Amino acid sequence: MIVTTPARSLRADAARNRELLLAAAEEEFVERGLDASIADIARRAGVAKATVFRHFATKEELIAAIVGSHFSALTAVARGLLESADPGAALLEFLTVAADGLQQQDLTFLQTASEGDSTVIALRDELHATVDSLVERAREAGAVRADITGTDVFLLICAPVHAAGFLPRPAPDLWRRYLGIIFDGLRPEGANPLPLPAPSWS
Amino acid sequence: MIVTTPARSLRADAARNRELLLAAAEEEFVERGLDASIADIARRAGVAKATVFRHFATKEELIAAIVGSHFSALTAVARGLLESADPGAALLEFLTVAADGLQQQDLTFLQTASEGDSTVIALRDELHATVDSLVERAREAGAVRADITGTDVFLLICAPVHAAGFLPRPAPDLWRRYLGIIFDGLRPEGANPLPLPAPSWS
DNA sequence: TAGCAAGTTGACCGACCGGTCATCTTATGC
DNA sequence: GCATAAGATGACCGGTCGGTCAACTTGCTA
Repeated sequence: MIVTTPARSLRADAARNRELLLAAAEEEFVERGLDASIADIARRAGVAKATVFRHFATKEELIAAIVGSHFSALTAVARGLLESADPGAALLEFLTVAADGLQQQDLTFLQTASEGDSTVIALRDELHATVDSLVERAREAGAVRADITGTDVFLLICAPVHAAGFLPRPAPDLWRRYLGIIFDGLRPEGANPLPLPAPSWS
Repeated sequence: MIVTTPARSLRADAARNRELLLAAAEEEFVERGLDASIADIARRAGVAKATVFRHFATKEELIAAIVGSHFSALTAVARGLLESADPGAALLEFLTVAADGLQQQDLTFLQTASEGDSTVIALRDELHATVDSLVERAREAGAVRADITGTDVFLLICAPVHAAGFLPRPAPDLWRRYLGIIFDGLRPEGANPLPLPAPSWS
């Protein structure tokens, strides 16, 4: 799932441990948020703590690696959708994929990681620019209001996930409902609103 | 600003320190999030660390006191708006006040505090019920879609603030823009959309 | 104004954190 | 199969955290 370009031909065990570490860190950060400890991540990956620091000099660097891979994956999705024949549907599709990927993710995670690390900032800006194009096409097609910008959409991506996450035990697809509501808010008047999924929380 | 019912006639200095502590804690949590330390809070209030623990047995208890006061303040606002002649405008007004109060607030703050402490849960449920009534009136007045529930609105309150907070240096009223977008998503088709504030971020 | 309970304080505790280092292990090129 | 450099490891460090405690100070009351 996590695709990273290895800096320079790693030894076989090192390469394996690096992947193990990234996977374990991802899970641990999802479960515990930004406060997940390096020791726990190492334990989950089945390696010693010092091994983590051999691969990632600081905790921030580890976080940046994960966040960066998320950003570039989303950029790839957005790029693909730029070819779509229906720009409005393409935008909705992108929002759905993005929100789905963000699910359960501690969002302050992405936030703090986006500041400071220049590589991550570059990847984020690349994603931002691609979303801009996606929104522009949707706007030209009349699928969103004229005054909606790419930044608006970029910022609103996580809103539905966050809203749904506020419930102690939210239905697993509640975020789709809120994504629908927000997407409707982006549409020009007169356009057909989405049929919302039923409110299925308990 | 913070109104709490003192358990039993505190000594004058103790009562003063308690208020100083609550104010300092509020500021510190806003600035540093959930990770703000008791020592920093004590320093800000001008008292020793041990004094904090005399007033609040644990950090969680201090957090619960703050969050609880926020919830009850919002409930009071919502109750007042139940008397309003225009249910749709009343709902929008409530959302605006709630989002404004949430601004700069670390939202995981409210989230984690809402779990575990029974007093806070009770206050939250009370707010939830009041918002339910507010939404029901708006729905009957045709100001929101028929399928929108109080829970929907309750959960979506923080979405605009969160979205705006994602930017490194957001314009101070960017959240109003996103509140407008989301509110539009709640409205039945045919109703007039809000004129959105201009996207004034830099 | 004297006595005392209520309140305050700084020193202290154990746990845990991110990060380091000297030493041991192992994959790999010859 | 061996030399060696890349990698792994556990013990360890300084710092910070939430929380405790015995000793001290202060507001209240009779």
